[in-house]
Amino acid sequence: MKKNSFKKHISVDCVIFGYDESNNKLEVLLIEQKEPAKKSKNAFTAQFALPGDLVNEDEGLDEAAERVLKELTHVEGLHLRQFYCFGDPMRVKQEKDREWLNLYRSDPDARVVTVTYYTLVRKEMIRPIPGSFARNVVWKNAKRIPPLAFDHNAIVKKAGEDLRKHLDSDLIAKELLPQKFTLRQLQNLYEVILNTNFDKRNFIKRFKRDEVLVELGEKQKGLMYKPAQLYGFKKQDKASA
Amino acid sequence: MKKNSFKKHISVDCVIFGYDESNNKLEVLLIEQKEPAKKSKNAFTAQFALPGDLVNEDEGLDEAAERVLKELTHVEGLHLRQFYCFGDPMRVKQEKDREWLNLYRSDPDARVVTVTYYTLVRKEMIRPIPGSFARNVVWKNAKRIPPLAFDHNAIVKKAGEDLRKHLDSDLIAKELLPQKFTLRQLQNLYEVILNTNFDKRNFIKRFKRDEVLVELGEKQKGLMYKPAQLYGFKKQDKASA
DNA sequence: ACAAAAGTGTTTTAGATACACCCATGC
DNA sequence: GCATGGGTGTATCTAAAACACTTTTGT
Repeated sequence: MKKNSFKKHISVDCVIFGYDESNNKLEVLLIEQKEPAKKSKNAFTAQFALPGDLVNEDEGLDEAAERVLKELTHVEGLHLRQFYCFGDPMRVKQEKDREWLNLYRSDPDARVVTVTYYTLVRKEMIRPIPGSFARNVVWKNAKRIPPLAFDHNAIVKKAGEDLRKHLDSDLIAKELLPQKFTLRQLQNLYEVILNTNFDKRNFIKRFKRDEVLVELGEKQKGLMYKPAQLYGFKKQDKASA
Repeated sequence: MKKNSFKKHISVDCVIFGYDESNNKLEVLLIEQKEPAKKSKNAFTAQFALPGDLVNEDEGLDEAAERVLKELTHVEGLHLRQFYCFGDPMRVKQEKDREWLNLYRSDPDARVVTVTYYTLVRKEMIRPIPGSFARNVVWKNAKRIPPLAFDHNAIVKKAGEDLRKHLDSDLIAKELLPQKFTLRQLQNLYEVILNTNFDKRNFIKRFKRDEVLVELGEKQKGLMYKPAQLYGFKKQDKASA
């Protein structure tokens, strides 16, 4: 009875939403699967996939997700949110995924259940570096995700739904704006995530009422139009309902 | 490389909320662990635990949860909702759980990640039957859960939070009322789950506005006070946002 | 006639939405 | 002085909350 048969069966996958402020796009970080060093008989057709990895025997799930994130982005301390566990017995048995499994898994036939997380980052804060499985790292518009390996399209879809559902309550926006930001920046962010447009007067009322913003008394500089007031988030204590 | 090393590592656990209409209590179904047939040296101290089981090699997660539920309650077709995956490497390594693991697990030291589900049933609809691991099956008030095996207390807690969060949107209440019910029954249900009191006029307005109820034109009979109108839920189509 | 729970409407408050003009800056 | 986005207030609508009395039945 092999002790660490564990390691073959549980993985984590991370849906990393990157906010590109300059053109107000929400993107998802994908890796492009690496082809084998020596070419095999069958042409290896690289697919895009979510960053993820098998969970180590002595490693917590959250911990594993953080590790994957850190290896890829060299960013730590981001709020990762577990949102679902995908465990269809067939999820790693599709023909399209055979080759990659044969190349990179010690037991390519093993059933794998994956626990999924999402997080949000400012795109320009990270310079992702392809890890061992990845040839390349790419950002793709969250609205136009290409076909992915395994069941990763379903994972991305569910991550988006969960993100939209929890955006307000989690105040995730903090992670996605610079320390000092304008109201317009805040609004742009919400608009792209929720895929709507708000009236700016109404939009701001919420934040004013909830008293989560602090006016910093500084203004933007060097613009060719009227500079905006800069705001920050109030520090808030942990206490909650 | 043993093929079905899978089976040791993933389990499902079910938090089955039972609604006891007669005294308006919300309870949780627990099993009492079975002691070994022949007494071992160390006294076996039975604990309460959530119903759950290892997931079979060829079995989906939802499917496994349904199996557990069915074996225990002989009820099928209930809406089970996956709400979290618990995977702390130490979650099955506590001393208190050693004995039971030794008795019932082929590999008692294996790390196990558990995928958790909750569901709601009318208590009187089911007559739970202890399965192979269980000596007994008991209902415990959801507000006063005794110490449980493994990390099951944390699981129950999270299930409750998730239930309260999703009660409205999922219209879970359907499962918990008889086909024909009074407005008071509906309100009692919501009150016990959300642990609040509503004004009955305001409470009803929501349902009237959303048009989810149908007045059946029948009344209760044989009461010693004014009989109430009976209602049913409108059938609703799958279409949604 | 009494006990018990059903049934019913209006007022107030708060949050959400709709809407349009002037302002500060760099060029 | 013009182009660009910043900044601001009011009116309306809708949802939520507060609140009390009359009705129907069995005994």
